[in-house]
Amino acid sequence: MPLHRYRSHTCGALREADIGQTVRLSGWCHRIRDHGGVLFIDLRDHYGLTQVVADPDSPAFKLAETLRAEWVVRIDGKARRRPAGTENADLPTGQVEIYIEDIEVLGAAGELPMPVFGDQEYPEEIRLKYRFLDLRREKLHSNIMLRGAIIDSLRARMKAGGFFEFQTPILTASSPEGARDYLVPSRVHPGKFYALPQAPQQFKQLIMVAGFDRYFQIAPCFRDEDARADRSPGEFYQLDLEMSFVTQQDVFDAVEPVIRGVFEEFGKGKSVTPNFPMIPYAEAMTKYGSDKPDLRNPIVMQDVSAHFRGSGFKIFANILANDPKGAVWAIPAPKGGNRAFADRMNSWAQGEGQPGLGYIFWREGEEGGAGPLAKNIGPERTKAIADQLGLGIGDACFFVAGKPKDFVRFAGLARTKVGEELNLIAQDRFELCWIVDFPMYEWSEEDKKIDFSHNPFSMPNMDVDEFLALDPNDHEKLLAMKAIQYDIVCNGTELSSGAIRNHRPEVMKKAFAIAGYDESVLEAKFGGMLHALSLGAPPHGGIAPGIDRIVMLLAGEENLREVVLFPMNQRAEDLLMGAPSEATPKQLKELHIRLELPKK
RNA sequence: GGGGGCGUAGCUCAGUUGGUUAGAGCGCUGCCCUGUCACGGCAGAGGCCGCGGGUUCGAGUCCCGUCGCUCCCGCCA
Repeated sequence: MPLHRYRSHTCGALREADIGQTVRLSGWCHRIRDHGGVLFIDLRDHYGLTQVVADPDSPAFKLAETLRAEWVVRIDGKARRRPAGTENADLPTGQVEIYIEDIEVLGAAGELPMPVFGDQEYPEEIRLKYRFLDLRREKLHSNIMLRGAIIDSLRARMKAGGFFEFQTPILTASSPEGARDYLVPSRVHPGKFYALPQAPQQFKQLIMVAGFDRYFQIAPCFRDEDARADRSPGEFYQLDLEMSFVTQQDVFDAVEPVIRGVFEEFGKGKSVTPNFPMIPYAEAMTKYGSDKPDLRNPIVMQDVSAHFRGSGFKIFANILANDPKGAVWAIPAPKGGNRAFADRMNSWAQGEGQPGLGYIFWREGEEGGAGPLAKNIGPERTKAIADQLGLGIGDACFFVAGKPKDFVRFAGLARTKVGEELNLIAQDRFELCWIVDFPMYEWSEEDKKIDFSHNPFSMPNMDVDEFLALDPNDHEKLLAMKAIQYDIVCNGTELSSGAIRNHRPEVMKKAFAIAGYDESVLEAKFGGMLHALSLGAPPHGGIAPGIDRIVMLLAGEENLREVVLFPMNQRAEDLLMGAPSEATPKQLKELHIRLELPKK
């Protein structure tokens, strides 16, 4: 039987049982070792690596000597057993090699801007510009395959849970709240624009109003905001889902097994939280200084204001005396009880723009506590602090003071920093939790008014009649009320955000009125949705886990670019495709657009 | 928009207090090598030290500006 044009086997297929066969392989020259008299090539394709070998007796020897890294070649030859002692136990194909009888160059390669072989790190700019080379490399190649497998698994789990997959529009209308939109000019309607969806939020709610009951989608989302390591510029994917006739607990019961399931399936043996604890937002902020706490870090902060009120440490005592909202929080640092560590943390804090970081540490012979702060408040107060926090000899504690809302972000950073510095963060687990009871509203310092804390689609967690009767000027009550909104957090990364939606038009109008939005604004921006809700809308809710972040955690990566096929750089440019790019005058004319570029 | 880090050979990096002709590894070119799997050995080519200005007898090194990449803050329903 004639051989296939390109291959009889893949580069990962051959085993001892194939010895003696004439085979044909095609792939990339991964690594070439030329010994003069004998020449080895590791031939690589998607499936693996096979060693092919030539010596001067081979008719292809002369050609083999001209091959270079990353050339694509077809190799014909005989599969044979490697000589005793030269097997490679690290390769599945390591028992065999191909003796080359014929070579065809299918695609030559010039000098490479970055090698495919090895695990040397390269700058982002080169990696992104030559993404196709980077993707040949083992790590990235396997990350992308992992991504595909995770998405398959998510999809299968959702279908098994009775969810059905829908597609929603990409060209749609601008959304009233949230991030900056990507706009697409309309040719047919001069001066008007489509927006790319920041999430299929309104569509999935409309799907519920349309009676489909359980929706999901591997949904692309577009937001024109600046990037972070865990926030792709431009676009990202969510496992978007929505359910009708559900309470918060029903959503949790549907989603938690899916998330836990993929973490267990792809977590490479790392432990996964068996039941996600529910942590109220306010508790997360006071204990961990963050609404996305890393629960692998055992440090729990505590309020220790009482021990500093009227104490000899005037800075803290004055804060507490002069500001009714003032507080002192403690960040315990077990086993951190030495001056070098305390000083290092203090300089770190100064580098973060803080005046410093107060500390006490306890060491042998100084049971009363050491450090300037301990001296100022005296041994009794120092002991009381140690007792409250359960600290003793060998431990330390750091303190932040002021208004909690001003220092909480820094306190959370300090908690993380202490955990990292003292190696307290367990690396072998995925710690997941629900954050619940988010505030419905917050005070906008910029606009000097009450505004939605997260999004305007959430149902207030309050009796409807009571909510409708709320006084928009009762700021204290408004700022204290919660929305039925929740997040999933894993190892300090926010994985998803969801809510039971506000499906009652009168509640929606009231919610917007409280935030100072006139009913006409609501009608103009949100009219379609509002009408849908007034023509028989079921109670519904959902959530949208971020797929890129899930894959990032499961791949053990710290940057989303490592799990996205063709990512953009931090300035939202695609260096490979050259996007964004200028439009031609003809295109602009058709779109009725005249450019007014910033002066340079 | 703001702050930190980085920018030296195709790539990864070193480069002392400012002082001769700017170095190493990988890659590339040539030669040698019959069992390697990060093969080995010899020789060679390859530099606007991001760019512009300044200080100096002399700048990769110090100062100012600027550009690029990145991390963070702002921003992110």
